[in-house]
Amino acid sequence: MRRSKAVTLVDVARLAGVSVATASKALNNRSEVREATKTRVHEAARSLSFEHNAMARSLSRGRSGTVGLLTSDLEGRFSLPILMAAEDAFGADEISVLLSDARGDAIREQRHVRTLAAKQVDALMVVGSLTDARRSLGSALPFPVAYVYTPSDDPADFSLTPDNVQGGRIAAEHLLSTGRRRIAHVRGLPTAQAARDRALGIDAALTASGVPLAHRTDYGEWTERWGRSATLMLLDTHPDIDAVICDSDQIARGALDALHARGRRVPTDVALIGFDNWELITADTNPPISSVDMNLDLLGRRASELLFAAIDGSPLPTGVERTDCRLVARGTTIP
Amino acid sequence: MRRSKAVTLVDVARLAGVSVATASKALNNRSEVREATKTRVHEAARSLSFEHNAMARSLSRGRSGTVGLLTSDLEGRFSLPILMAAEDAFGADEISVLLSDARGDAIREQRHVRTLAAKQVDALMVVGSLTDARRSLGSALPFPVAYVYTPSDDPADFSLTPDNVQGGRIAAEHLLSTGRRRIAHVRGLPTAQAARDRALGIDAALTASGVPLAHRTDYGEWTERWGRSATLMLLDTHPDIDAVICDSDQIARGALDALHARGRRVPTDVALIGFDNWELITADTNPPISSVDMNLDLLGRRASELLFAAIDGSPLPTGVERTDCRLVARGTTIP
DNA sequence: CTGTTAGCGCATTCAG
DNA sequence: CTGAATGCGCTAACAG
Repeated sequence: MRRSKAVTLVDVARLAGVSVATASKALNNRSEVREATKTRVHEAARSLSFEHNAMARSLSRGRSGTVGLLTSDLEGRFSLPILMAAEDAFGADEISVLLSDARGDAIREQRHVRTLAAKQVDALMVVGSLTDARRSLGSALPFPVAYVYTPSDDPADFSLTPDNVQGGRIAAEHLLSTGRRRIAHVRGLPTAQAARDRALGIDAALTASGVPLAHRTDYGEWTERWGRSATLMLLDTHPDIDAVICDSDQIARGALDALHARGRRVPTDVALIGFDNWELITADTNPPISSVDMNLDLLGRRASELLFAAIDGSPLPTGVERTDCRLVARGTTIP
Repeated sequence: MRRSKAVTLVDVARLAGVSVATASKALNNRSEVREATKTRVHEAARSLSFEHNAMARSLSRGRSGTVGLLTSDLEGRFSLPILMAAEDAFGADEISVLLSDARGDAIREQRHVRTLAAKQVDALMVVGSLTDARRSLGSALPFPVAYVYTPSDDPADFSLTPDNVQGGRIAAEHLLSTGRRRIAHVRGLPTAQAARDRALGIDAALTASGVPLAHRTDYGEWTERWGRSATLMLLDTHPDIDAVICDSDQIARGALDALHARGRRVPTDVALIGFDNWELITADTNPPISSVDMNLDLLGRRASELLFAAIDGSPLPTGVERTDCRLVARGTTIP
């Protein structure tokens, strides 16, 4: 019935001349084993290149050493940095990541959650690509759950999301501090929470400085195309603006094209700032685009640490925790 | 010692009034169980909302229902589509994906492989971001391994990679078929296998048509900046070119900028085609950029299917299998 | 068709 | 400090 010739604890114990029990303790570095036998066992294990069978170990320990990572869209640019940070953070603690992409489908998501539960994940991280709240998975899950980027709508859950109000504020403050006074805001989809929050932050900063907002687009989209057309219109209706805040780097890139097309010098005549700090978009333009970074890697790392602690017993916080954004100044705002 | 109140097969069996063995068979839909008891067991399971413990099941079955996905750079744009396709394909077969990102570090990769082995993955998919061959993980692994995108240097391994020679050929053929005769090739990094293969394909197509290549850059990079500067130089030295093949969409995007800056109409005066079909880059320009798609999703799906079959016993092929690229014609080559 | 009996590989009492 | 015994939850023979 022995399926494979994989070396097991029995083999190690035999070679070391001890019982499996002792071998187990030795390999787990338990204190109640004499140093001498401990090294003997370790050597035996090494010479057989023994590797613990994680399934068996988990079964008896009641812990799988695995966390689930449930994402709604891997394609998007938000899940990935979070996922990477999490994989990194957990990896350091010898925890593996079980990845599931629900493709934005609730049915599929439910199925995945059940599978993850069956696989006995020790914790679950739910990552979305919008900062609008999502339906909670419920509190009946037998492991801690953290909602990252996209918060849960249940205040009893723990959510971790960027503070876009603060993000909007630092964008505006940066422009104000570099002397801009005619600031326009080209929005992303206005129904999106991120766009609304940033508008709030921008308004707060401007109000605090007694500077009125020059213009805000009524409508918005997250595309470069929209950034281009919106900025062209903006330059027609408000030719005197000296700064534009765009709700994403893609929008900002379109805006930059438009500014150039209209002969505005950037940043001399008009400053420009985006959101996301997506290097692919911002770094290779002329000049490179300043942007607000949502610190997604930090988000992922913090979520991982809290989940790790939760696995170890210290309960997860409750409610929504917001993390600061960070301004990355580049050529479109500073010469 | 019972750690949690999780419902087990024992509970289900008791409620259904059968033995655990029968309950197990019933839930696994084995034929040697009477229909009546089968449904009775199923009902019991449902009413207790029983969920199999995957660890226990795997331990006794000798299969974990999990495959490892080892990537060297998640950030890049090549791993992700493959990963998504794999996650998708395996998901349909109730197999979960254990994700590990080695960050291009060989030491870390070794550690991850050991961890995955300890977790008893049923198969492993190794994904890279270059088509240059990589060192094999060796043939001693106790599960089937597929190298995807980046092939292994050991012909005994199974590798699946895009056919960039064919990709180069269809790019050139497309331009020829639309009447172009002065075709230039702006390369990516010339030491990269992908760039070399495409050059071969382009040359083959042109030779077959008796059309000489107008120019090929000596040097190359995978950046937009390079596309811009290379194309500007190209227009100076070869003002009469009527088509440009770029080794990536980013390069092509830079090239498009340069063409516009020099007042060339695209595609009327000069046609343009890139590689990768990265919608983010190609879809939103004016006009949208034609591109060669490497069918990465297909690559991921096929690898998954073969691995799945390998788990079921039919051995993996050996050597390198190349999959066709596909031309996506957009505004830069057809009006 | 159903139940009994053995493990899967390891960690953990609890005696020695 | 060490080892024999027990169980984690489930599946796989093998008898009935």
